[in-house]
Amino acid sequence: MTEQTGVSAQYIVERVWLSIAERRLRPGVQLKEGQLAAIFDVSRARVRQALSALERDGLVTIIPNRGAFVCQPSVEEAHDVFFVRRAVERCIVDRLCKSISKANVTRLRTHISKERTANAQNVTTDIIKLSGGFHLLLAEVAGSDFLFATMRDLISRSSLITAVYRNTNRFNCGPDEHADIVEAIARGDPETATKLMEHHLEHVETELDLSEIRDQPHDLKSALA
Amino acid sequence: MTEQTGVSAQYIVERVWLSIAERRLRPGVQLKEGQLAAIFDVSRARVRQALSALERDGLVTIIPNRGAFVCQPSVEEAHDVFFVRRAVERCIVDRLCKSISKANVTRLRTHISKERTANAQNVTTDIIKLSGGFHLLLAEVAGSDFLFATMRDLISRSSLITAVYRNTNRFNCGPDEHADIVEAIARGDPETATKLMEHHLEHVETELDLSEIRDQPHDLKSALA
DNA sequence: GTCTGCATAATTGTAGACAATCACTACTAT
DNA sequence: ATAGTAGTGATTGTCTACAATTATGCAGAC
Repeated sequence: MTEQTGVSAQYIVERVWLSIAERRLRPGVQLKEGQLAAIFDVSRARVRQALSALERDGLVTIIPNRGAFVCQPSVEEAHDVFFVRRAVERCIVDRLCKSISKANVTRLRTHISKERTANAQNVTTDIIKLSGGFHLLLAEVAGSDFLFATMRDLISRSSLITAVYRNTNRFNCGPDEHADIVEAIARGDPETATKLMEHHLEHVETELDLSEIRDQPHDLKSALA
Repeated sequence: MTEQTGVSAQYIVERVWLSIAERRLRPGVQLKEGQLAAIFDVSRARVRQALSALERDGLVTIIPNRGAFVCQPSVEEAHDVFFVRRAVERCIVDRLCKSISKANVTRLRTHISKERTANAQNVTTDIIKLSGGFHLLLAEVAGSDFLFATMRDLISRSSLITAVYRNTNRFNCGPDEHADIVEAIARGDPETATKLMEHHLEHVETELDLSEIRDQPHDLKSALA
């Protein structure tokens, strides 16, 4: 080996994902292979793997012979992502009400306490990761790897949509509504739980400003810092 | 360029996909890069792209430093795929009942007539493609690219599950049940339409033999012929 | 006879070099 | 002045060679 490889493709994916979620990378920005390879000190081949994975997650669009660009999800797509989320997560919650172990209820409650801590301390990175992580955790305790992977995909796209369209600085996917859902699940109340989940997702969606798109490309290096 | 490239990565993906759906490639079979490169007369790099795409679609599993293998979806995963399909497709049908254009109704009816033709002539390849294609078409007329991509993923996994677990030689996702759903949509009857779709998916799922797994690796070249 | 260790063969992973394509600029002709 | 065009630089796409890892077969000891 001529030189020690810098980082894994997965690391690059997470780093870019976070930069997009935190709005340091704006939609439309081109992610040039050579640039990323230099920043992370890896070969272009590995950057290509990472970009391919990011495309799969719906965070970047790869145009042949042009390059990879941070996605600009349309308003229609944004609505459809939440459409699918409502459909799937309502069923997940319903299933959990009928069969959830005490250990898993504890896991959910523990997660929410972490969310509260992050919100209290106002650590943006943690807030973003944990608020999405709650929905992921629901999928994890509800079913197989497939359900988890499906939700992972949906959450990833939701993050991008939130980054593009949210108009406040606060993240609206807060721990309070999550807590209510968990308690409804804990006492096995599917009607309330599914209704709460639907309201929660509608709430998140309606707080977005789905009318304008703002995009001004800026410096890549500083955004990934 | 030293030599004319043989085929695109997409072509390899479709070819392998069909081989899996037609049960010529059984779960557990290793798809060696060199072997595929020789069969399709392309470089290993392109084979790698195809295998990566197949992994994304849930048809093969890539184990680092080991290789790519045709997936053996677990019974639990099989149930969860249909769980998500029920959740999503019910909502799609519901949405279509409330807003579908006459042109799209015609497209659906045309598709069903194609299905009937394929069934009458008993062309296995067409039957497989068209029966999945119906559900894809529903997603296409219902929403954005995202909805279509989501259903594409689900159909792809369903094909693998059907290939692994179906115990009859006939494909149970037949045109008759599809036709009933379309007619319910055409007259704007969400109650009937959603119920028919749920029954249809339950029907497909219950006809599978979700108790045993059969897998005996065999020759790769002949399976792709 | 079975298990262990080693050498060999086969397969996957990675990087770098080269080819093809695209964007941009400057120049020319109308 | 403007539209079209050739040239140049930059970026992506692909292939091939090499490194690392894993599987396989064989010899030897218990």
